[in-house]
Amino acid sequence: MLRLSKLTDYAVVVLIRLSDAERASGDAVHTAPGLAVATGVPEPTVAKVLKALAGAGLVVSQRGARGGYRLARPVDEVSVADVITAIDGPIALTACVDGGTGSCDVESMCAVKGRWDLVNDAIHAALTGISLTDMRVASIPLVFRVPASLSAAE
Amino acid sequence: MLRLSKLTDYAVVVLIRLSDAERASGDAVHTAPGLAVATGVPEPTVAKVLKALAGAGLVVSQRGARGGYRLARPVDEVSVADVITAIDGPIALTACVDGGTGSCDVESMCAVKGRWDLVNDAIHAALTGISLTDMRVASIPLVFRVPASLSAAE
DNA sequence: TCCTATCAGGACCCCAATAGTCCTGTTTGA
DNA sequence: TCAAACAGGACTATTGGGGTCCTGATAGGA
Repeated sequence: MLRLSKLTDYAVVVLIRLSDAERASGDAVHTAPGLAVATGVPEPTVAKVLKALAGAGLVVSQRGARGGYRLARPVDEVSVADVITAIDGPIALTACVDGGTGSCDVESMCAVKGRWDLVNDAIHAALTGISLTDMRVASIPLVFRVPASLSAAE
Repeated sequence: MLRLSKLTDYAVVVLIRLSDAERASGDAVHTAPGLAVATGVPEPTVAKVLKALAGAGLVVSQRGARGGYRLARPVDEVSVADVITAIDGPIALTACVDGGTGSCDVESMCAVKGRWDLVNDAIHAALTGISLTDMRVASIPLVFRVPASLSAAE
């Protein structure tokens, strides 16, 4: 279904939560267990997400006691495309787009060879244009957010 | 990786091939095995793809001896979004967007609840704007993409 | 009218990628 | 020196997709 991995979803949640926590507490560093509790996502999973985000440079890690994670840059400067790339790797809808030419065994008679990049570029542009700030539902308090009624769209 | 299923890729190939075949032969009905040979995609897989396309109304099936499939409407009126919807179901990046509200167990504290639809709409718009005609590589000679000997086998 | 070849439709199974967990090592502050 | 917290890896279970097979239906021919 053109699925996005759940890890990416979690990553967005964690990043926004991290942003809110920094503003609320003034404390720049927050731990993985703390974020896990705040978001409701299992702690090992949060740790895994944060590791990936740290590797991509979206967050900065501080090791040792009193360590934790902090945002590398404001959330409004982070696009959805950045998060997806950090968690899932480069955005590529089909193996044809990113992979080598040898990966597709029907390549020689593939009528659309080289054209998925058109679709790919369109999606990439769409995702780059949306920042994490856009993803945040600003009017509602973070914790215990009201579910249901919001999902009716489309 | 924001992966598109291979079936969708095959579907685009098959649809374009079907369009070419109809114009070339004048015969409106083409069989699944014939299209499989023409595209290089395994026959059962082509059959599966065609079934899904028929269910979505993109192609029309003709059962019985001398049966087969034909396009329900010209390929330039079919968007990539149509094909993806036919094969993979409704375009929904996350379970939050399409599914029921009960599917997400951290729903109550999900900071981005109801906002993936924004991303979803952007992608849907991008995909709707691309037709199968756009996906076709016009510059490559037909004979190279569709070997004459294979085409005659239908 | 019946038989048979042919093709669509549906069911099924296997594999691979992903999600999630756990363990050990390293680092740093108290 | 101890404890807290991240880093990195391996490991396992599960979901979904890819592919195959079988059954039912249809049309043409005898």
